[in-house]
Amino acid sequence: MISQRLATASTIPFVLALLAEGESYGYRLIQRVRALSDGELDWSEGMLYPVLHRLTREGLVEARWDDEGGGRRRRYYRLTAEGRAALDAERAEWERVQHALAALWSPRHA
Amino acid sequence: MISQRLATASTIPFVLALLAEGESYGYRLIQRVRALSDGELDWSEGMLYPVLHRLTREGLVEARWDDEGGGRRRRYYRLTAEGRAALDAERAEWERVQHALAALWSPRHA
DNA sequence: CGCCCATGCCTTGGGACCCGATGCATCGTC
DNA sequence: GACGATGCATCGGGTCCCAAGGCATGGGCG
Repeated sequence: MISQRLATASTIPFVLALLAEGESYGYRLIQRVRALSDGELDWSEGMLYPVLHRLTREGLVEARWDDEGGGRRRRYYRLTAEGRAALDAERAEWERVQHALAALWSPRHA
Repeated sequence: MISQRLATASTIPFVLALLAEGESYGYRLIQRVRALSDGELDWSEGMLYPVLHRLTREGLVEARWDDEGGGRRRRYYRLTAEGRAALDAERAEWERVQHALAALWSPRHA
């Protein structure tokens, strides 16, 4: 299982990257990330839903209800243009940190 | 500047990896990580010192005072065997997350 | 000699945020 | 008709970080 700290930090990039593939909804995102990580990441609902609400409030995603005949309601989310830009920024940050860590992990200095 | 969330998550691996190069002390670690990241990571003392204390309490690092003639005291830290193992575990986790993120960032599915 | 900055460690108050539990509702299965 | 899966949401407790401040020494500068 991935440590709490790292799981938390990676939540936003995962959510943004998953939504970049097309709109989705909370419960599905939880399953997708669990499958993607071979079970190493197991998001709780109490963590994810507030995150989705915050992203909506910040304008990075847009939400719509799918009532579809009165059955189980789903709330679909999709990236906004701003969200796409945030995803690119997140990716750049991750790559910078990863680069710095990789340099330490493979020491090469005199 | 690296986002707060990512900076927080990367603190432990950075500290462990820096100490794997040899013993060091708080103030120096702050400077080292700032240089390593081209200023993108700028640790505060109020963040780092509690982290070092926690790592000590958990047995991942050991601390010794360097009083050296009554001048400015320094508290040197160095990795324990347990800390070395924790570093390897951290690295494995980061690589797993990075791998999963990379797969999303470069979509390749049908 | 007096001042300030850099070095060096530490603690505290406030606030952000996550987790586990819980609630509510529908649908399929046994 | 009971239970689990699906699906959304909120709440209380706890963890942990940040900004700020405190304390102490040594060196540069006028």
